[in-house]
Amino acid sequence: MAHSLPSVSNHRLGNLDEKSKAIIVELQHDGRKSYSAIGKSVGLSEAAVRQRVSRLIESGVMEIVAVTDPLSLGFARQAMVGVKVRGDISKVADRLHGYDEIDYLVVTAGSFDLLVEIVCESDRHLIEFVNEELRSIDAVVDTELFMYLSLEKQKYNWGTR
Amino acid sequence: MAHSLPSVSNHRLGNLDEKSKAIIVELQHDGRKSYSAIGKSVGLSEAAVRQRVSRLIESGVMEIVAVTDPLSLGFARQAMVGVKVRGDISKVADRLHGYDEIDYLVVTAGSFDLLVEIVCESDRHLIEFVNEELRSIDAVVDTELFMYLSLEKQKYNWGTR
DNA sequence: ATGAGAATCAACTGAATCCGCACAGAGGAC
DNA sequence: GTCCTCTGTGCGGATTCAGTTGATTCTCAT
Repeated sequence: MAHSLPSVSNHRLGNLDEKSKAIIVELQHDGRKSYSAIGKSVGLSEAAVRQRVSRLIESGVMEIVAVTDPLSLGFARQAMVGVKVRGDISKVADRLHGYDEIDYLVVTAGSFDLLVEIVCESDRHLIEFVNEELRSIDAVVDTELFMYLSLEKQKYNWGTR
Repeated sequence: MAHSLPSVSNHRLGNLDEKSKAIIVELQHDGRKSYSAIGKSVGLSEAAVRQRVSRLIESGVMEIVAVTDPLSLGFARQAMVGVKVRGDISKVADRLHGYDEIDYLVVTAGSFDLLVEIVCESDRHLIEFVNEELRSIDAVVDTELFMYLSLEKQKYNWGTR
């Protein structure tokens, strides 16, 4: 499962004051908390909270969604794939964007150029995807598969600094 | 009308029938969508949707939260750490649960035993954490660091199967 | 300093939503 | 058959949402 929002190049950012951060912290714990309840605890009116939340979502700072357990939804297999690329990494990343099986994609420094998290219905589905989609890309020199055995921890309420 | 359908259409996977899956799909796109709006689109009353959502959250199938961009909140560095362990992997996993810096922790099969995603405020913070916390654990034989350069893709609305 | 313009907030109101509860029907166990 | 549980529905009243308005603050160039 994905871990954080893509760092959109935030043109107008750094403008997160304490109030907005406090609002975010509340919503990191309960995404359906009412605006007025948030307002009371951070010291703003309901309308002000609503406006700020709307702006935070609009600008890509946060997103309020249902995060689900893949197993419960019928996705039996998950894995991380380390990918080594020859040439332009961004081109490969762009190409991988389109795949439904990929829910998390990050460019890294280290012995892999890309880390790709995939969600599949079955072993067959997973193996087929890795072999026929990932490894068939010319620029992909090597891949290494890390099958998930147990998802131990996953949190979104990392607060603010 | 809720059930009564003859056979295959009420296909159950685990505990989730088609109605609950439809509810989940809606909330994967907008975690604050109103119960009555969801009810209209999936064919249930508002109260029934409310009850199901409550049950889904209670049972750990999903969670409705604000997912945030770490950069906007002052976390400048993210990385994945591959960890090789000697002995009981679960013990190490349990120990790692407590760290605030770790937002994602999974047991894997492959050349790493654990994959650990960490979120830090700075390079110093990150390096200190890896050296003094992760690598200082006896059972940790080896670690490999993959610094994040660019978070390319991140999705939560993978639907259901 | 001062004024224009933008941004943000509080207050207000009707409409929509949430929430708790009582009741009904289906299915299972005995 | 009865009893029990689970789930859905309907219906109130309380709460919240959404949109507008006017006041206040902030910025910045004059």
